[in-house]
Amino acid sequence: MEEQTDLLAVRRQKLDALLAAGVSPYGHRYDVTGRPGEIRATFAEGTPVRTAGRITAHRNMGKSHFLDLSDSTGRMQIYLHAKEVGPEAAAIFDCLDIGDWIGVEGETFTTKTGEPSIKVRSFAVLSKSLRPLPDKWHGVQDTEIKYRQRYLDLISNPESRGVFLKRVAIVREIRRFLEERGFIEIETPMMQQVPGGAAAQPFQTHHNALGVDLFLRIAPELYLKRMLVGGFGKIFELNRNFRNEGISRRHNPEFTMLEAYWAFSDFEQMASLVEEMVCHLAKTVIGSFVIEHRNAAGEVLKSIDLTPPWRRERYADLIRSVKGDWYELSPQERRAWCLSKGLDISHCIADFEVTQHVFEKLVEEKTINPLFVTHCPKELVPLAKQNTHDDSLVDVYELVINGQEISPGYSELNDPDVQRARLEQQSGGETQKLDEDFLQALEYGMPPAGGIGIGIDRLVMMLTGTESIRDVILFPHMRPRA
RNA sequence: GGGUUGGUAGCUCAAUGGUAGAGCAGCGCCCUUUUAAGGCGUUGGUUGUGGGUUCGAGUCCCACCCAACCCA
Repeated sequence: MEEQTDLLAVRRQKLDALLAAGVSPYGHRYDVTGRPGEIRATFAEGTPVRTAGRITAHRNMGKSHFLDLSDSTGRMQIYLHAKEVGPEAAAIFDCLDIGDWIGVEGETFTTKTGEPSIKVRSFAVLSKSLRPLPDKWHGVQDTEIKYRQRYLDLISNPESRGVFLKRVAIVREIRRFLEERGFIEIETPMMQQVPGGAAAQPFQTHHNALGVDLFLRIAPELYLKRMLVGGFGKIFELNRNFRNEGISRRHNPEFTMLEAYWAFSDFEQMASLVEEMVCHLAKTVIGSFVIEHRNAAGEVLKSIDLTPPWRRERYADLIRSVKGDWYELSPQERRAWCLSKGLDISHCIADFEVTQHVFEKLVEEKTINPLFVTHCPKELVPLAKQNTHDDSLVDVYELVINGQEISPGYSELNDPDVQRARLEQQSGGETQKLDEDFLQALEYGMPPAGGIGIGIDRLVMMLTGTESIRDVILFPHMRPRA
């Protein structure tokens, strides 16, 4: 072969050489007895096998070659020798590169270094790769490449692959957990005429045939409550929401949310359900109640202990644990105390916002192990049901883990008149439309119910020890490349 | 939106204002059980983009683009 140094041109030359030899560089169906990681996991000496994978390593010993075939299941070493495959096949082999997909047929054996391997008798070129892969040892480190070209991250970084496989398992186990308890999964509109159920900026789109503007949903809540009205008493939806807001370490414009509703239940029973569910996930997917978050050097930064039972504390008690006489202080004294502690409360207008800021900075951000915060002031959660004993409080919990809100739970408001008043108050007299269809549904009667929401991305972050939402979303949104 | 840090070979990273380098990958040669295989040799660069300062800029200055982190 003519000496050629351009990486892409070299591969093009090999492609042409394959074609000249009458070999299709882009193959067809190749039946296998197992995928690389499966064959390695169920390895049995002296078995005929067929498998296929991407060449991710090549150790050339002269006439014998060791290659790693890899895919999402893992890797399997193959051993290839001219004596075994014949001279014609050996010539074709010379046209292969790291990155190519091949299928192999042969027999399993163990090398003298103890590596489970396949002695190749024949192989097929399944797809010629025309671009070089990232560094075999360091993988992809550049965050921009990791996120924009996730496939390269998945090929070369096993730990990244592991996070996404865990995400798959978490979602599957959530569905299994809820279905075993009689909840059914339903699908409600993602395009809504009135985006409700949360306070957030929606994405807008347009339906041409109807000539109406539509919004991508910011929450499925109001449709799920219509289902409660319709008599579906144990339901959940696990799917995407869209919020037209900033992008950060914890925010992606589209994110996955679980909402579940349980007729005749309340927030306390929902808290127990969530506790049981997250413990189930930790046990089955992670294999431990203790989750360790490590830095790049592998040092344990913090560990989260999910061992039940989880703490349940009233909001006011948590505030008192920070400042015992907080509720005896005047608003001016509270502000002065915050300033003395270095808290920036310039954006807090109402007094309850000052208290909430204290909660966020001095309770929530410092809470690593699970904590259900209950009996929150009603100003914080205007759409929840008021407590029967104290109408300044609402019957909700906020689950805090790893310094963040992971899940809110409600005793859902089912009084249509109160709901209307709250929504009107929330819209602040603006021209924002109320979801009249939803309010009408409530007038037909919605059973009392408990409801929960769980941000799946943040849950996966917590369970996998990752610190950025981009590490648990396969294709996070990025600014267009220049 | 503000601040900090970064962008150099396909990848991972070096380089006091003074000749742009290494490892891996690639290419050539040797090697019949290697595994970050090894040995010898070798190719590869518009240093994110555009200006400026300077005898001389990857390095200093300005603007812009992209990213990460912190703040709002």
